Amino acid sequence: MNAPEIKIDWEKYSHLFKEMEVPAKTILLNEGDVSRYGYFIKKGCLRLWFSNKGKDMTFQFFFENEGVSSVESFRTGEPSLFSIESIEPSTVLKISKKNFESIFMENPEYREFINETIFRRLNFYSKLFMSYIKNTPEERYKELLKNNPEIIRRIPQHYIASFLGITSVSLSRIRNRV
Amino acid sequence: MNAPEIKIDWEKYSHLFKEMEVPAKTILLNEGDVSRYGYFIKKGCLRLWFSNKGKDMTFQFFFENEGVSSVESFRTGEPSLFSIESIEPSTVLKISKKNFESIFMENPEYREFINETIFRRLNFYSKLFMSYIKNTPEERYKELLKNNPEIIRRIPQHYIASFLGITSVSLSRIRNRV
DNA sequence: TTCATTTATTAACAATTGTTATCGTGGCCC
DNA sequence: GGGCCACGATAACAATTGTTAATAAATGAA
Repeated sequence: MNAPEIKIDWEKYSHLFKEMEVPAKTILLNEGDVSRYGYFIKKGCLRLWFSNKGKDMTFQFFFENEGVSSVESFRTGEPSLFSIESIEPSTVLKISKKNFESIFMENPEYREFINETIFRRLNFYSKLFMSYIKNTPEERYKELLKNNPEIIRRIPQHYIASFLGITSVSLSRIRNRV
Repeated sequence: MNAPEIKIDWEKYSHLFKEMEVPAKTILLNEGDVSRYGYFIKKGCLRLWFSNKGKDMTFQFFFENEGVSSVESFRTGEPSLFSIESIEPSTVLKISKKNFESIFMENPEYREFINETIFRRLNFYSKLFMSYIKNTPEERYKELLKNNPEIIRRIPQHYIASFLGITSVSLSRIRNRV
């Protein structure tokens, strides 16, 4: 999560980003569509989710100062496996794929920054996976409480439940006995 | 999993790899140690696992023609979060970090190959995570049967059980009712 | 404010999994 | 071959989770 941070002067490219105000529950990218934009959260929070047997499955949350995209779709041009949606009313900076790529054409150290980001995300998911096979839902909830209290504080419980791989009923019971 | 494959002529660098014969159940990297070597499987299979409350938690399997390392440890020099161990008697090609890096110094397109690999692995873990929150253990087992029959065929069941996030007793019951 | 919708809690019952222990088989090393 | 150990199946019981439904509280829009 905390690799040697590469400092990037995004200000220099602020003209390539477009600021957007989005209400709560606004879809920024639809599951099945091709991702053509990347987002940076100035204020608010977003979630990644996909539909499974008619149910919302949320599998990641993003807050202020984080970049969000459907990495694979943005990169390969294939349909996204999930949707990107705002939870709170949010302010995001939007950048087109073309402009995004132009930054890296000009500037190799920005490319290195992306590699860093990908490594960190790989690390994030592999640790998440490891925590799933070693911990019970209750233990994962306690882990969240300890390491990501912001998620508990700002995110509706039924989203957290699916992130933990359980039903909202079960999460409610867990909270009751913790 | 199947992005546009970059062709790499590893033969050219075969002198930097050292061939090793390893018996079954041989540790190639110990959890907590710093990874100084990368491995390529010529024959056999390996697993990644970590210890949790005295129990073996296996979270990935590798077979012929796959590269294996503790990515994060190899990259950052921090202790590995898991062990690398052979399951079957195996033949592996071993390369030191120094030699590995020298290939990329000489050759930028090899670096691109690594980025590809990291992207694919990110994709692998994120899909795995998604399958965990959307499927029951039984569904995940059926998915394995369908998409990775080799795992079912070659890997001892108690390793598969922990990979599925359940006990070997529960896996035995699932197999009984499928 | 009012009303509809979303969100969270609780209950009851079914289904699944965890835990512990026992047993049988097969492989492997001496 | 003999003996040890790894592996898998099964049983019994406890604990947890899923499912469905009803209810209450909070939120948001008109």
